[in-house]
Amino acid sequence: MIELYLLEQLLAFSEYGTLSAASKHLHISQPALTHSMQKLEELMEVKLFERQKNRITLNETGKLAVEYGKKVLDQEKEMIEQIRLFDKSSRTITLGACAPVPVWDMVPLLSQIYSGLTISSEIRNRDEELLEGLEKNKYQLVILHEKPSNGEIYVQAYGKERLFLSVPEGHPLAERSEIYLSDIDGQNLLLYTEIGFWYELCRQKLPNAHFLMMSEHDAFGEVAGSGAFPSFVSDVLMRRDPNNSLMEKKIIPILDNEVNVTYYCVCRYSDRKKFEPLYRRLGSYKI
Amino acid sequence: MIELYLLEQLLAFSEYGTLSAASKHLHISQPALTHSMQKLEELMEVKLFERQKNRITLNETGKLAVEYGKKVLDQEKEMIEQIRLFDKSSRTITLGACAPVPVWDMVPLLSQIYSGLTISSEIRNRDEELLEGLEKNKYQLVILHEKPSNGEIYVQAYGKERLFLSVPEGHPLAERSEIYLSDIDGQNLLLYTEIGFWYELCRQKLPNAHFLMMSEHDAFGEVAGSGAFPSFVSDVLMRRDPNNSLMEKKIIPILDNEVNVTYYCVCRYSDRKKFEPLYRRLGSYKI
DNA sequence: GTCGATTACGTATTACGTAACAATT
DNA sequence: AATTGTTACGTAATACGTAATCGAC
Repeated sequence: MIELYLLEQLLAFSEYGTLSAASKHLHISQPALTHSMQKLEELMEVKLFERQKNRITLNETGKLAVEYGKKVLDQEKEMIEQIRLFDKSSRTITLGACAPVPVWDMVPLLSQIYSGLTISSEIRNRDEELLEGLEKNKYQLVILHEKPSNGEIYVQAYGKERLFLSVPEGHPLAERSEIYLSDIDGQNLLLYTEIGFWYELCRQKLPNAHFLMMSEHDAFGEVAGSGAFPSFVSDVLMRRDPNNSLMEKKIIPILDNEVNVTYYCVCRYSDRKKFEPLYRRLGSYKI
Repeated sequence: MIELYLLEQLLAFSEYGTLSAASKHLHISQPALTHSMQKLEELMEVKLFERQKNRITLNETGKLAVEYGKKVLDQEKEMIEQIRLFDKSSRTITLGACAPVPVWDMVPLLSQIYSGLTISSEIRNRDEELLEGLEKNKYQLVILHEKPSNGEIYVQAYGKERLFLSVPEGHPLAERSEIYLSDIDGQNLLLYTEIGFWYELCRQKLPNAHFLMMSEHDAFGEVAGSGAFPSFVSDVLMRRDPNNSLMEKKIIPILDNEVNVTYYCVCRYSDRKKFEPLYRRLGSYKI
């Protein structure tokens, strides 16, 4: 049997070209590498190197061994990763979401239904990244803003959100009764960080706007920014927090279709039984 | 990094159910296995076992680790096998053939064209097995009796062979001027061993015949068998060896289509340049 | 002189064995 | 009593380091 440390050393030699360079990166001595490569050839029962007096290079067989060695080591890494993920997933539910609002809904709900498990969540900008994470066991559950089609997954729409423009009184835009995003391209706009796909949407529809990024509980941001610049707010936020400072501002409907989103709760098809209690609750859920 | 001997020991435990049984099959002591499994959990940073006082079993994570461990070890075996095959193929050409006649043609031809390389050959009964061996680098060259379609291969027809029945003078069948194989089903028939697909053909078309198997240079066979029983001979054999003992027998054409075969010389498409000299010679070849 | 590879030899890690023990059947 | 797993401790294999040598640039 050929142990993996020998393959790792072979790959290092292949990468750095000489035994001495590879040995430095492996933090072992040069003679140790010489011995390892001799042992590798011995175990393979095959010549892997061409040796000149003070030069050693891979022959064709050696190059093939490097290719296969990469595969084997990759699979070992994959194994460890998957086993750790599986172990973690038996103790935690990791939620990936495209926006903050679904996280605020789901985390308490999950904590309640799966009271023995730890709930962790993160927000990503792109649905594709979330689906990839779902496939690779990084997430057990993801919230998307576009209905996915492919894959062995289980999907359920569970709520909507709509974006509005929030303009300070006295601002030139404050008199508008409705607006297109293109109308405010080029302006200074206040934006929260960690808003997932909304950020992508803003970048796409407002390529020339200047965004003042503000982390959610940034007191400075609230004081310095919110008085002067237009920002965004959603129907869900207003309903939940009706008497906040936003009330002193003008709320202007946005006419672009894209600001009207439906959220989809997605799990792997094989997990559908595990999440059946959740989906049942979501069925009667209205954001 | 998790070394492979740990995975091998995990698989042995999974297979034999207890540490002590596994340790016997691994030819190591029981405490050694205990330590290895503890080390494995340590390296994975994950619990793989449920431990009672004198009982240890895999938990769900452990079962997953077994699955992944199998994959990794299989790939390591595959790596060694492929590297050894590649090394061998740089020094030898291994021919797989469906019948003996093409071997007699090809081996001298290959020796002549590829004079630095060792030529080895073997005969297999089924074309599929030969194609599989070609794909898996077991053979660099195969001779088939049916034109293959699928795969990344390079094919050239190079010769034909036709089978006749050879009947001793005085045998009841000796007066026939032509015959179907079905006419001789149930008879005693003399057959050489190592005749590849011809044997499959006989078994299929003559399910009730009794075959007296005779290895090629079996003097006893020549004496005891050839005088009494019908056997087979081909046009190629008769042309090459016109004045042998077969001349004292009656040669009867067989009317079944299947006794008329064309041989196809096949290599991997990626090897077509290597075998171009061979294919050029085969182009003008007549068996 | 510097750099790279190999050989020789010593050292330190570690995988494994032996012995003893605890718990279950 | 026989079997199974763990702990403690010693041993032996081996991966690695240091020093020395040889060749190439």
